[in-house]
Amino acid sequence: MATIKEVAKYANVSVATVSRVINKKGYVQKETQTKVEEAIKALNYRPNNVARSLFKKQSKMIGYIVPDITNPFFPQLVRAVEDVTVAQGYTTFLCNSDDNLEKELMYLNKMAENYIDGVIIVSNHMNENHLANLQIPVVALDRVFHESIPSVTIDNYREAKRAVMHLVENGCEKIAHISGPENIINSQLRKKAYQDVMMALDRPMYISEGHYQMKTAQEATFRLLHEHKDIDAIFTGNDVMAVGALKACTKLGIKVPNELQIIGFDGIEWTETVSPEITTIAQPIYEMGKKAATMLLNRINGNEEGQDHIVFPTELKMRETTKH
Amino acid sequence: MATIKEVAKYANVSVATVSRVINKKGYVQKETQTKVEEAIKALNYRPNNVARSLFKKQSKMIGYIVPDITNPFFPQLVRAVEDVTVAQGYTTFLCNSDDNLEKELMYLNKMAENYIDGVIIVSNHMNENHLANLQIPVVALDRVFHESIPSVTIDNYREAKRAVMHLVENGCEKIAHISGPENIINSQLRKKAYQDVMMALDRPMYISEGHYQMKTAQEATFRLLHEHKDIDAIFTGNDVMAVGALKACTKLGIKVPNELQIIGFDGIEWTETVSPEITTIAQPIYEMGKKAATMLLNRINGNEEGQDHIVFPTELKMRETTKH
DNA sequence: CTGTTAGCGCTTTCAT
DNA sequence: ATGAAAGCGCTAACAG
Repeated sequence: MATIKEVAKYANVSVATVSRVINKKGYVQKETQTKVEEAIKALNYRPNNVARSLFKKQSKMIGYIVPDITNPFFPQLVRAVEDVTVAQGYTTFLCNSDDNLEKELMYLNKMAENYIDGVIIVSNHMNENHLANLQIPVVALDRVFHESIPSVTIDNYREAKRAVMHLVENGCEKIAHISGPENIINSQLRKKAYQDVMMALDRPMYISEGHYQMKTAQEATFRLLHEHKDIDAIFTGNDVMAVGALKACTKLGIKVPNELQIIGFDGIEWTETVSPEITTIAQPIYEMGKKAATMLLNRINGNEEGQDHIVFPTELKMRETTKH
Repeated sequence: MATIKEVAKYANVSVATVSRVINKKGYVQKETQTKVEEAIKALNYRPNNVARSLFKKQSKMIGYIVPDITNPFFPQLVRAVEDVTVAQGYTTFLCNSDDNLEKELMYLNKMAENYIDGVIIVSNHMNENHLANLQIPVVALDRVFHESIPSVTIDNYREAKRAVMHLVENGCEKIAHISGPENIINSQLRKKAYQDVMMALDRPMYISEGHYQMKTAQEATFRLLHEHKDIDAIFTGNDVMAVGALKACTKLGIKVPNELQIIGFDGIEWTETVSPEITTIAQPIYEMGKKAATMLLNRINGNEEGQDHIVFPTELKMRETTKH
């Protein structure tokens, strides 16, 4: 790799001049510019971003921490973020936290050590204290950390209510819920929405924990249907579990949606790969990622309009596991 | 962020000494070491990796280029790579190329500019010439670029033959193939395997292009079954398309596997989310990622045992879309 | 318009 | 065992 010095020597100018032409900053005569450009080409020179970062204390890189890249919810988010940041000359850095606070903190440190310009975080454990020492702009995705940290979310409670109400309006009488992990706030909100609706309508509740996973949800469904054969609808805390519930029904020979209706939550692609396709509350995943990235870039560039807490609307995708 | 200088001043030693203790390199008295450690703690100091990279010309970061992170094949790979590299103190850098050579090259450049220590590439377009100027160690995943570039792959041709033979052994007579894109070598190999087996057995061929996508494969299946009602088996070029084929059958009311058998290729999770679960040729995705990462790390550390071309065996996962 | 120079934060000889 | 100093490649005053 050629350095700026070598280019300067080759073009018979100073390094400052070379710097000026590569950054298109400051005056430089047409003629010398051409000379420099030729030198750059001849030497196949590319500016070294490490040296640049060291000086500028910023790297043109943005980080991205997610709990589990194998969760089909995330790739789309990642994609969205990449699409907007790359367009502005940033490179993204993806990290997997295993939903583990220590790893999240470790990565945050690594990022700080590398002058990462900003970071988007999806985390179930982080709060504002963890971010306090950090100098880096952050935006929270999928969950609110604290008033002071901008976020992009949906209203889990309200939208979950909508899911349950869809079942109610479809005439379901015995509605069950497969819930997500206890320690994940969004999963709790969705559960609470179910409980509140059932309570208000004076309906019986049937809840079983499915850990946000397909297999576990399948087992939870078996248990539920074994104990209560008259259950005629299931609201699952996410789409992955809806797939599990559907599989359970298929295995038990229960006709969906005629004998039992299912509605999921999230809007991931899995809902469209299975038959029947799963009705779900779809988050505008791509849009949310885009918005988060835009807000982050705004904060990085000092525009304070990156301070908000954006709550996106969802869309009820009526598909084949519920009647219309 | 505190710097090494501040730590030195605080501890009343030189920066050299501080450097020695943070790197555990060179002699330093127990006593001074303690002093320095206390200073580090007091100032909450973390070494700046950018400065370090600039000097060492390496960053402890490794890059990862994939065509499309939303393809369910990749997250697992990413995970595997992360698992081994993080354990060795590396941070990984994920990039999405959109299966587009220009973007791949752009990222490669960015990586070089950041003193990335090595890169794992999954690409359908890259060849050794693109990598020639690059000083960075590379390992190719999923495809062989060139003899000189270490790779981790499977034998697409042989394993695809195995898939087709499974159908033949199951008594299928009219076997169709939904093929992947023309310009992807692996997809061509899988198609050729199908053709060669059919040729050898003197069977008729039914081929339709499914572009590696679910929707397209579904349509391809409709076309195929419309024209040839007696098709009793389909081998698809990947699992995503197997899901599409299965959906088509479900919609047409064709019983799988009784009236028609399906076998996919890859071993992604989707094959287990649908009902019936799809029989497939499973690549040891996680293992392949791990191996690639290990080879890369070896090359980075100058161990020449990172030079090989590893071909992994696959596993025929007999599930519910074929008879046993 | 162009060149000289200090310094970003760190590591590593080379002295002592 | 420790410190002084050069330098990694770049940018941005500051001179001229």
